Amino acid sequence: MLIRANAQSIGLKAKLFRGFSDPSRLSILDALLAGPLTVTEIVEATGLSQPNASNHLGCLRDCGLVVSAQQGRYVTYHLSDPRVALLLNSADELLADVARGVYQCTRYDLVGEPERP
Amino acid sequence: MLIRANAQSIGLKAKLFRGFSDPSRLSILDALLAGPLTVTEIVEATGLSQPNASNHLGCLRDCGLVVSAQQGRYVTYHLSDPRVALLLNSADELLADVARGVYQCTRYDLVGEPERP
DNA sequence: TCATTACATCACCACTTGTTGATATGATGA
DNA sequence: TCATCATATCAACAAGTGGTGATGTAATGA
Repeated sequence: MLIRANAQSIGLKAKLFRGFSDPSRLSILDALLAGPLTVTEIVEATGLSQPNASNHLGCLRDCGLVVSAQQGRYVTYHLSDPRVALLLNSADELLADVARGVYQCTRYDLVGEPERP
Repeated sequence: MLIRANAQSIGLKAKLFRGFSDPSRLSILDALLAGPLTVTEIVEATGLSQPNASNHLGCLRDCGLVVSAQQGRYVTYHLSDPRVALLLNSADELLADVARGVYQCTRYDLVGEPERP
């Protein structure tokens, strides 16, 4: 790829957005909007399996979106920066206008879908 | 999954962010920040192959992030909403602070990487 | 009509990624 | 020390996803 602009910056940004691009991770971030939670609380809040939640938390932590802190045998996670919440809100606002388009985005959801007229 | 909050909303948001989560698509959006471009111009600007660019453009269009307009035998694409650019800027600002963390996010990039001390 | 240009689609491959179940690690308390 | 709880890691699998080359389609102009 011969990407025009700053390739490193673009790669970083893609990686950042990838942290937001999975429903399980978004549900974790959503749960953390209210405040810090332990892994068990996150598992209960999201319905994810414990290893799965732990895996996604590791990803979010590695990407700098959340921060972990060990307290006894508990590990609590919280958002690393208020702008993580702001970015989620910005997405909500954008969605308010393009929701119809995104809702119709069947590119990766349906197979054999008939062509649009 | 027993996702706590509005599952549909979370799914939509994940789909929206997925549009931003690939370097090729980000480079296309980055090129479109300056204004509308034809597919050929996008191919030249990004270095992507023509079918690949067309595929990503189709994804971006289906997701409502860009809009296409046919003009003769050319098809020009432009950002669907100024907030797409704003969201990209918000990500840049967030990256300014968490860049170090994202830079170290080797979870999906390296295999057999030794553990951090 | 025919060649050419611009773009989209298809078939296929390789790699990435999310999920699960099993298991390891590590802290706490009896 | 031993049992238990909280969390992380591992192996393995299935599905999603990006990439390429070949081909189709539609518009333009000679």
